[in-house]
Amino acid sequence: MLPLEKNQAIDTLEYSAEVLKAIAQPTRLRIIELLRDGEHCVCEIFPAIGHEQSNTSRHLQTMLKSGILNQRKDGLKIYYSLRHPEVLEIVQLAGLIAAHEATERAARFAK
Amino acid sequence: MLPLEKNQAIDTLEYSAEVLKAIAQPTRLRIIELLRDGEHCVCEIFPAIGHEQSNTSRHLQTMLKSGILNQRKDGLKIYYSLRHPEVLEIVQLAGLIAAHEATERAARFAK
DNA sequence: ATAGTATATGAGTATTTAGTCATACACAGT
DNA sequence: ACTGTGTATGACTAAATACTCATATACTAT
Repeated sequence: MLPLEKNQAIDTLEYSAEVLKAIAQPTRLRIIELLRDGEHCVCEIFPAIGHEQSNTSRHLQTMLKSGILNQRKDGLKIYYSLRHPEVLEIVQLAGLIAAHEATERAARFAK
Repeated sequence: MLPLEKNQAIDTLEYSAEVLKAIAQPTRLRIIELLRDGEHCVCEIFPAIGHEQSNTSRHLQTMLKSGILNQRKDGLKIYYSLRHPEVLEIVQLAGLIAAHEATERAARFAK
């Protein structure tokens, strides 16, 4: 998210869209799932999700700027954690919809 | 969402991301809000949101393909409606996060 | 100071996205 | 058949996205 000074007129709609966009990506969903059990540093995350360190760092920055992550520096390492439990609820709801659609399509395919 | 035949191996993660991406856009959020009170045709939606008919139609197609909308044809008009109540829950949760972030930033700015 | 480790970021690329304008398509009424 | 209305879509553009490689930055330990 951009600095406040440049975006004082940004409305809740745009803000909500930015938050959702920060979640709506497979790699970032994987990271969110990883963070479900608490904070992790980049060095733990990027091997776990099978992406480059730089790519992982960028995704974390995206989520950090959107406001859905916290950052904690400890020496060399930087630990990220989920800032809002609502994010997990959103992921869960999206999973419900996805599962429902998947079974519907499977049924349609079987006909 | 792409036709099933070409995507049998698509996993829930990708599916969830697609659903969330279909929601995570300001214009589409406006449309979703409009559909909160029931089905509307394109001819009602595009003047309400202040976008072109073609643009509105494209957004509706995006959401339809992702599986979050229903479509009902009635003569010339095509009515769209929300297919999953969970979509409204997701929008509400995103709004909570956005509101929280907005007040945090306002406070930080006031310091 | 030097070397090593963890993270962020500049620069580049390929793809996707949101939008526009013009046009095609589908259905209704005459 | 013709006209009009509602919707979808082809073609295009500008901007954003996800990714890579290389490099810079920040901190630690020796």
